[in-house]
Amino acid sequence: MPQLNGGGGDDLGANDEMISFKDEGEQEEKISENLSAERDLADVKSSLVNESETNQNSSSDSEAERRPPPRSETFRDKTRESLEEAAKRQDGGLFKSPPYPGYPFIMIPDLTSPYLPNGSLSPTARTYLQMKWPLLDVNHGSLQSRQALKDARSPSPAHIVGPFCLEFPGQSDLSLHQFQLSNKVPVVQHPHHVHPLTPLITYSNEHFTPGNPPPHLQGDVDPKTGIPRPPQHPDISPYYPLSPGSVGQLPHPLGWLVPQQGQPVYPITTGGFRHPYPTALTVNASMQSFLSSRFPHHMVPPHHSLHQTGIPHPAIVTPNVKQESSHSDIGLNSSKHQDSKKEDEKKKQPHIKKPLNAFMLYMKEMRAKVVAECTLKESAAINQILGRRWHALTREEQAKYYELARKERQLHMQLYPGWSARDNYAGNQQGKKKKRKRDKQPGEGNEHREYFPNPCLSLPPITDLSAPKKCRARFGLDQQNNWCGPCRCKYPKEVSCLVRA
DNA sequence: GGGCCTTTGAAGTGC
DNA sequence: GCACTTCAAAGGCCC
Repeated sequence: MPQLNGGGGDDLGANDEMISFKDEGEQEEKISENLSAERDLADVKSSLVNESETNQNSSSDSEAERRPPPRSETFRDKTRESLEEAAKRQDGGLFKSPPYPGYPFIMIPDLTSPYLPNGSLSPTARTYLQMKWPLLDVNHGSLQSRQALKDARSPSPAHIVGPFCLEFPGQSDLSLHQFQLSNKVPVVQHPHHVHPLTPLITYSNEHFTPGNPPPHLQGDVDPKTGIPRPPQHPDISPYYPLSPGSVGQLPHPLGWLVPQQGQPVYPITTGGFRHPYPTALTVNASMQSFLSSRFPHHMVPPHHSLHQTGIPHPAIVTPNVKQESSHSDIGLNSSKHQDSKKEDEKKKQPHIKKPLNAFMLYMKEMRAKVVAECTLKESAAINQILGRRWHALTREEQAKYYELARKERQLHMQLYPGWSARDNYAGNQQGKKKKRKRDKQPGEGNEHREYFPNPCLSLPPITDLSAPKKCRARFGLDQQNNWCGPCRCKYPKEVSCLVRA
């Protein structure tokens, strides 16, 4: 990972397993030890983000809050100071948002069991949660919530992580903020709708706006269409932004542990589940045992990794559509009939996607925000912005995503013990074309980073013609004047490139 | 319809 | 062990 801190970034990336959240004090000590280096890193990082972006982001409180503390008298830092002040003013001092608003989820050191046999939170988990969330009423959320959980008419998601309730003073109607391990699930939930002690964890900040009432309190309106949503089935959580037609739009892998409330959670491809799932998809013994011991039987997903509703883990993409073509191919080509059963079964295996890495999780979370801020739609450009913002994150902020990614990988490993990233390689997948190898040239890759200090709007023209980049994706054909020379030359229509080249 | 683009990180591959 | 490759997500664009 091309971190700019001279090795620190690699620590986060490759050695994220080393990150320990069991003792935050210790971590903070390390942080303070590395403060100077951190500042340098932040300085270098911030150099990647230009002032105009900072200015633009002044409209975004969360973005401002996420910035590392100011350390110099630069214009940018002054801007950040004012942004932070503005942010403080906005919350009125009553609500102190999480250190990283984009990460309002709770990370449990031991995912498998934050509880003691008696049902209370383990000291470790309690301490951890208390440290992580000073306002978190851990005790309140332990036994009581578990008891309440039994009384809840409809089980709620994220039981896996245990019941946690956050109480935010001064927000009576939002007294219970529940978090869910899904980045598309509203976080703020009304206690009248879901049991107040129902645990929900999320790593999305899109719905976590402490100062605003939850969307459903403003009327159940589809944020995209603006059209009021039809009332959902009482057994289905109204907080899942799902209409019956949008089944399967909640992608978080842990969400499969949500057997009832969020029934239509994961992508159900056309064709349903015609094919049996491979053994690799079975929940291993420990996981099954854990689930069985933690949750009522009906909530524990069956061994084939589909819970009762038949909703698979989001990492599973049943290759039904592709299989159809494969099958037709088989029908057309009798030679394929001679393939061994093994290969046939291989084809039938659903596509288990790789667990998302830290940056992917960050992208998923922040994409919408960037799209809204920058009014961009093209993912290539958005990803560039997100890449820069990722680098602008503090080490601590990044660490949160690394930790989440680690949890994802852990869960993925437990869900699919036999799975390997190799399985998804094009060479191992029949009928899937191997991606064309990108002929990356030396020096190609981040060249434009220096030339596009503003990741959102009014991107300056390329000044370095030696940077061979794909500008088409960024600017489009109608803005070829912003293309770099080499990119222009790839499109001979643009005569000027010949001159410039 | 499918590949490309773009980003970072994890994991696999080859030497 | 290192360098390189592939794949995760996303959606517009292009052939």
